Amino acid sequence: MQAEERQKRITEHLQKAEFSSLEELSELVDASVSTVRRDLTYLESKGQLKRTHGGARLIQPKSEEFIFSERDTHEIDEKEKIGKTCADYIPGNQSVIIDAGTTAYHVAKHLETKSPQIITNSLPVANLYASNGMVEVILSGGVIYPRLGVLVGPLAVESFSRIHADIAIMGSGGITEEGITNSHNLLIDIQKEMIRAAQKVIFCLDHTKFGRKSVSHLCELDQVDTIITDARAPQSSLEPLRQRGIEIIQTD
Amino acid sequence: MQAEERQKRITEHLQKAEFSSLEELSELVDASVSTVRRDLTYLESKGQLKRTHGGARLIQPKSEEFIFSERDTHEIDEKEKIGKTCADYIPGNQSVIIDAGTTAYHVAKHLETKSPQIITNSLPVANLYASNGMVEVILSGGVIYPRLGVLVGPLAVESFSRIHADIAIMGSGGITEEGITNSHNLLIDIQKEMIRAAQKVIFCLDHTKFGRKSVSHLCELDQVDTIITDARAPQSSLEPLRQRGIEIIQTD
DNA sequence: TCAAAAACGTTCAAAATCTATCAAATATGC
DNA sequence: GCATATTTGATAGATTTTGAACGTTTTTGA
Repeated sequence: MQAEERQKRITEHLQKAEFSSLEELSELVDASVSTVRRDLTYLESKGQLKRTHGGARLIQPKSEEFIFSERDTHEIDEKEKIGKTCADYIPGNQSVIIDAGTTAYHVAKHLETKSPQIITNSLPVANLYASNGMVEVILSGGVIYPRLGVLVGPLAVESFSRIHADIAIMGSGGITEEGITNSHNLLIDIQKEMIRAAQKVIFCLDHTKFGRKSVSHLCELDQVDTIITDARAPQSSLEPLRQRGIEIIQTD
Repeated sequence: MQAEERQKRITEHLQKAEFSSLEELSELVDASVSTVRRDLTYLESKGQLKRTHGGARLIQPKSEEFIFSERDTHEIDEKEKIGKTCADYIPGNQSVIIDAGTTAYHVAKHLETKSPQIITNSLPVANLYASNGMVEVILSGGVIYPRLGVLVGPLAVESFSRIHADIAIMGSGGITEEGITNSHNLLIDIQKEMIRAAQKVIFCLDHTKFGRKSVSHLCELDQVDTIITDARAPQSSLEPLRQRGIEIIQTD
């Protein structure tokens, strides 16, 4: 059997089985475990699957769970600080749109004392205050995007198209002088409506986001009122933003 | 079995069981308790679950976090059985509206294998499958009714007014020959839309609901296709319903 | 309150798996 | 056809994972 055919069979088998051992795959493609090992290493480098001890695992294309667990574990201190700073900055008794994503989630965590009205499409944010009673939460409708707990689709877009709010707290994948970008196309339509609906737009961006471009364009810089970031954000990136009239707040 | 597969099975099992002992898990994944212990320690560090003495539980005991109502915490066994029976009764690949409330929640718990499309205004139900990927969940919008985790208000009503579904799985406070009644006025408008939207209407009612009248009128009996109840339901109440052409299914 | 029982964390050796390497087998180019 | 390059399967030593043992801590029930 050709190498390519072997690899094709392996990925196909994983699509069905989700997990598989070296033994099993070796038998399936009628090759030695050494060969299968090599195939798996190669396929992993191409992002087709994830090697595990003793075998391999399927990576679902939807498994963008990194936003809420993996990526979250990196800059967690910074995000926590940004969340606190942003929450402190927000006046009481406002209606606040909270974007889906880790950064905005950390803001939501600190909002309780401001007795806001929260409007969101994030299931984790909704769960934060679902049994609280002190904070009124409006959840947009939509289809649940698996593993992220974000509500997406036309129902979500429409929910935001019909409301107004004092503040929108947003996150994104990157910011350059050409505007703000984000990675998930599904989210962009919703985020655009959020920005439209809010009187004041606040972006929470940790220092890794500056100068970075993500897949899709979300909005121009003149739609942004305030950016909240951490101390490690490069001044060279911040200064041009200030000159455009954007308020910049840095954590200490 | 691979380590990751084991861990996935453990978390999946906990999603359903909410709590599980080491013994039980060890048997489930066919590994020693030592290994399961290690898995649990790891999964706890990732925030997937909470270790307890003797086992582990869900980090958010999803049904317990929301206090549905006091009387609902009784009859748990019956509701569990009704949930299983109802889930078994439903064909695969249907679009299913799930009412808010404990009884319908128990049905939702058993629906995974039917790969349904779930449409609901219940946050606990949404959380059940939020990280699943196998089950598509559409959540209506709305204001979160505190402590119940139910989405209510015009946004919720409107969400259901614009959709259609194969089946609606409903619960209520009481049923008499004069119709079905429920206690929460806020819910009734939504439930009416649910019933309208569905081709087939199934009510899950434990035996305490028969002959009982709640505050507000929800619907007439001729709008009901099927009733699923437990073995203790009084035959004297069931017979008139059968004569009206309603299908009655009892658990054993 | 106290003692028995259950469960916990730690440690350790065995088993399984990994990486690196190398010779044989196969394919490729001239 | 022959020399060379690539792929394959096997082996050896390092690494990781596993299951069991043991002393300690927590829970249970009288």
